[in-house]
Amino acid sequence: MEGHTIELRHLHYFIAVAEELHFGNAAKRLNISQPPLSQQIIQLEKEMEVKLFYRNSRSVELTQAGKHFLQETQEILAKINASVEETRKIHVGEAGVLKVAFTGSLNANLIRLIHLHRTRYPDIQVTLHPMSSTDQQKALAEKEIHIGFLCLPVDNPDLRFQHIYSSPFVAALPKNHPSATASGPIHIKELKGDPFIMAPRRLEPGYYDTIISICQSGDMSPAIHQEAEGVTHILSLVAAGIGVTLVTESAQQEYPKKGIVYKSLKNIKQEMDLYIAWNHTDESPLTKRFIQTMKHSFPLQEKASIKAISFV
Amino acid sequence: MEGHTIELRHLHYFIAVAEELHFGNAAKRLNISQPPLSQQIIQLEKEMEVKLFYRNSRSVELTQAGKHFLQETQEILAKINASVEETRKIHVGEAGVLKVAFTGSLNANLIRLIHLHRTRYPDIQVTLHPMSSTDQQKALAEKEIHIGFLCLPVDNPDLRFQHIYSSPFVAALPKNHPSATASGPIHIKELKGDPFIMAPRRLEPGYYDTIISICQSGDMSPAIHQEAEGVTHILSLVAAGIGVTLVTESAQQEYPKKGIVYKSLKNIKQEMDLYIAWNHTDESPLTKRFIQTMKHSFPLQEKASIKAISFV
DNA sequence: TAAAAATACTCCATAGGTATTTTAT
DNA sequence: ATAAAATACCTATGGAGTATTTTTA
Repeated sequence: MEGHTIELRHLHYFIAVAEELHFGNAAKRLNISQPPLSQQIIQLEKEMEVKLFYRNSRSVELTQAGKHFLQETQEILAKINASVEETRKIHVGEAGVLKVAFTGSLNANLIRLIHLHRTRYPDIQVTLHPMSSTDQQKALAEKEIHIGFLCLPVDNPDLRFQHIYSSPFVAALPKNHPSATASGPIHIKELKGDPFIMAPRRLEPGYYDTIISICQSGDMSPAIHQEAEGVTHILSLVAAGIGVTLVTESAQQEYPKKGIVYKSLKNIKQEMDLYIAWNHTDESPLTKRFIQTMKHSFPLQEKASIKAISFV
Repeated sequence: MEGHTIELRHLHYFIAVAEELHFGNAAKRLNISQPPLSQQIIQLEKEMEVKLFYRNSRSVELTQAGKHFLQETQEILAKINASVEETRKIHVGEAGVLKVAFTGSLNANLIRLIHLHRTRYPDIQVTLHPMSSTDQQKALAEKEIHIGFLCLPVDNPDLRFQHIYSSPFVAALPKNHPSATASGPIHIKELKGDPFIMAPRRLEPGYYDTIISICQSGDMSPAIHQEAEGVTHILSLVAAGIGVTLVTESAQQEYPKKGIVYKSLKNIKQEMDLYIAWNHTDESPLTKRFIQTMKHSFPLQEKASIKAISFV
């Protein structure tokens, strides 16, 4: 049972007296009268069992203990102010850790958006979490992340989406593949019979189904030979000559692997649509502020121009 | 005008609720009833303009801001407790900086006493200040130092003294002095005509006058040629062959200089009396505690045994 | 419907005000 | 003699208690 009847009032009053070394002046500064100030100081000294001032009717002086305590209380009050301020910033979403998930291709648009956000809110730390679209959907639902960057479809009534950009596909081939030496775009049919390396459908259904659809529009169905999680791993398998895959165009810049040749595809209209996703029941001001930044940023950028910026 | 109506009470209450996540249990822990606790938390949130808890009639949960504030408030309360504790220690003299002055010869007795004190009070830091007896007297009077270690006479009604030990004198001669090669003690008369190097009389009257008295008892009067402040400087001049001097026996151990030969003196009864001094109007508990340690230490050690210990 | 927080009110402890005394220079 | 802190006493704000209502899982 710690008899803590010391209050911040006592500390404020103590500092005033210690700095003024005059009860009358200190009282004036505190907008109270002198007697209650004397009372509170006496009470503080009694509570602490420490003599803080040498005082008589002519002079007020700090004891050694008082000098030390002045130093300490000034630090304490400063810390309290700073703590309240920081807490308030977190409350209004101007500070904290914003968790952003992404499917693996961290494209220029998202990076630009995050940079913009960090410029607006320097006290917000952004952490990036590579995660499949399906896992993002779960994480968003459970509010383990604030923002996702994923491929539809994702079925969850709480989630909201903002289309960021559409990316054409390119084929990723091992450098010794017959089509790898072709100049210019290739036809999807040229991959007939090649083992396809893909992410499991349960993790990236939109991505998976779009690739199937592309193959079908070329009158072929891909031979799924190997499933791997994450673009990096998929492309490593391609580089090792295990098979081929289709990836979004930005992979050319993002993963310029040695053993891989990227080839555009002839007569393919399907593109991969990428969305920013959030949980609209997420009350976190970090989420809300990011959505604000996004909405502020994207209405100005038409879909066409986004592409242009993204794939120069 | 910072509207600081936040009180430590609020922080204590907040911590209780944040740790229990249950207003009823927190109230029990605080020995108050639930309604005022709710009131105080609402008041705190209003004052801070921050929502600290998500709460309804079924569950209480910390917001992100609340989590941060919990961390901070725990640190703040810990700091306050530590500050009060340290301040109390300073008040009772169990912590702080004890300033001890000494004339230049830091003999074994004083060192042992300081060690004893530091063992008893590990939180007291001791600083040592070389200073002449006269300067110590002034510094003690003005309470700039707590403890002096000096030679009498010192004329100040506020000062009190405790005799620590008496030391015989020895002659300090340059190694090329005629008497330096003598085996055994020499006679003071042998220094007749040699320039004496001494501290100014105004700084060390007791020391000065005792040396004069020693010379007179050998029917000679010293030729004061050079005045220097501090034993180190005096002995440097001796080593340089500028002259001779008399010092307390302990200098042999403390300043075993290359160019100097120490010689005992025949038929000299005068000794140098060394005293611990303090200002009895000094209310500092640091001073009082040191006097305690000293009184605890010295009644047990007779004058003779002190000498024996000191000059083995 | 039941557990728990919020609200309504009442009370009294105490922070703060006014008047006065004490104290030290 | 006087400036300033301490003491005495009074007032009233608001913290805490009891009883009750509201809320949501």
